[in-house]
Amino acid sequence: MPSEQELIAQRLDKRERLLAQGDAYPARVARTHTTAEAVATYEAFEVERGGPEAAAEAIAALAESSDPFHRLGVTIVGRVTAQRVMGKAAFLDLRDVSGRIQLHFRRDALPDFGNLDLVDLGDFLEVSGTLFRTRTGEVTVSVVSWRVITKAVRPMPDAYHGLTDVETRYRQRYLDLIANERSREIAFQRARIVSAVRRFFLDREFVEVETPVLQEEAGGAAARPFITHHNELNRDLFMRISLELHLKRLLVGGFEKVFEIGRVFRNEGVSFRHNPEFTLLESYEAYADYNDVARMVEELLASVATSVLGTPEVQHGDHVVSLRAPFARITYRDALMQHGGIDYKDYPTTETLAALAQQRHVAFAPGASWATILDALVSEYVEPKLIQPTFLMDYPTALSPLAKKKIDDPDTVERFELFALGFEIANAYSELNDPVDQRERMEEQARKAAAGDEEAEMMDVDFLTALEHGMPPAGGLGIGIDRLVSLITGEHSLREVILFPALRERATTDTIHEDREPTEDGGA
RNA sequence: GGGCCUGUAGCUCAAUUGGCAGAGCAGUGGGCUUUUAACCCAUCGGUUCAGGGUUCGAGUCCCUGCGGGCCCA
Repeated sequence: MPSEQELIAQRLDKRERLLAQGDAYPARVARTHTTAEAVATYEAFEVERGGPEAAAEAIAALAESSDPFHRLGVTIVGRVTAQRVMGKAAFLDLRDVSGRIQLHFRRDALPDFGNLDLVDLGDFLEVSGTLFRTRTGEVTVSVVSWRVITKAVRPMPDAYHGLTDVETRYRQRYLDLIANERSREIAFQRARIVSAVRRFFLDREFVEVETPVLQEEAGGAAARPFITHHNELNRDLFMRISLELHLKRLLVGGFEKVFEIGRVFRNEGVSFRHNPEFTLLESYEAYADYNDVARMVEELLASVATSVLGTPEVQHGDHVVSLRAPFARITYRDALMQHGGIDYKDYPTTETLAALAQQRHVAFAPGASWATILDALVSEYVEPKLIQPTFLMDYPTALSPLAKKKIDDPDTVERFELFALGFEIANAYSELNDPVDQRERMEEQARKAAAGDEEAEMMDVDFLTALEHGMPPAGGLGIGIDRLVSLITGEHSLREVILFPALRERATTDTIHEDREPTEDGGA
């Protein structure tokens, strides 16, 4: 009978029996210690008493007095992750966010010992008791009183084998987090990385802002947007694909250092290296150029990795990636010459470049622009070679409609991308602030869009108006936070560093709708 | 978009050339007062992803679809 439905029915029955005795879902608990604090408390007591044996003797000697263990008394809460029951005694493992502690229940000390029958793996308990160390050396709570504070009615994944089914790990991430230590680590590391990035910018007196997700034009990057609809305005809006154009408006408005960490949305493929929504950091600093930005990025990555990992070196399979400054720098053109033997200036037209790509068997979409084909060549020959962090400097103007041209070479812009492990990590420019040049380049993008290029950038007239009011020279930066987390944690797949990655639709997980109980409508 | 792999109990995994769908954990009942992957005895549990086909007989072979993974673009 223990099909999944039967396992659930058994637990629902236990829930009812607990509710008949009181509450199985109290709103308040009285935690005094996390599990880690409780263990530390006992270890400190041992040090104070001169060792584990002396501590145990002290406890034994005091056992008859009225309030023997006030210093060792704890109330802890957490989830039951293991049960070892032996008739008249039981050991349970309780886990909270700080760690794990063992509980010892004794029938002769607990009138409600029998209620342990109603406890399953996955339930949450509140227990009060005193700390001691078992014969086998584990700090343990000798339970004086306890209660269920949440009854779980579905079975947990296997406590020992964990949860390995990748699909379940992604679709029901909470189970992955319960079962797999590594998944918890990654999630917390990600949080530390984002905090460290934010602190880095705040320490440098950047101002953090929030700009619109819903936009009339989705600009600032070459990507297909999601389209949504505003009913009241009766018009379609775009989900943002970058943060760039609004942050630059703030430079026009007088901000000098500004940044945003925000979700952007790109209507593209779903894979281990692409998620349709991802977290982007962008920063803009007036009176800085892309060389200043490059130096800042070196400091940023080294300091974030060091604060999270304790070292700027990250193990990735066979590679050790060193995020110690300075990073290698090579120009885009030199890199393609060095790794592909191609000087793109020898192929100035779409036709000649397309012929070359075909001859080299480098695929590109039919009707692709010169810039797109060039990018395909760089993706093929250069990017996979860039394992250690490397700045690829000075991009072709045609690829970079928002970057400032080099003064002595209008075909090239002051732009770099940072690569590591063959991944693009960062993208930065000396920002284009000449409104006439910017308008011409946007018009060029508009022509490509009209010709069918779905990734051409949209014309943003309001942004151009802002630029015409004057934007100071500035260095701008974009960093894909998910890829940065992937780089620093050593995880290859973005799906490991995104808690809830996008997946194809699947039949929804059924919830419990038994007519065994009338539903009670809770007001919000 | 292409290639390869994959889907079996709540979880982790078996199942010989096509021959009665199994084990461990979890659950249930019993025993056990310092265990820790607790242990011992007993026991329950299956739309083998879905649909079709071949066959006396399909988890296994074939086709289609769905989900997932890896590699390539």
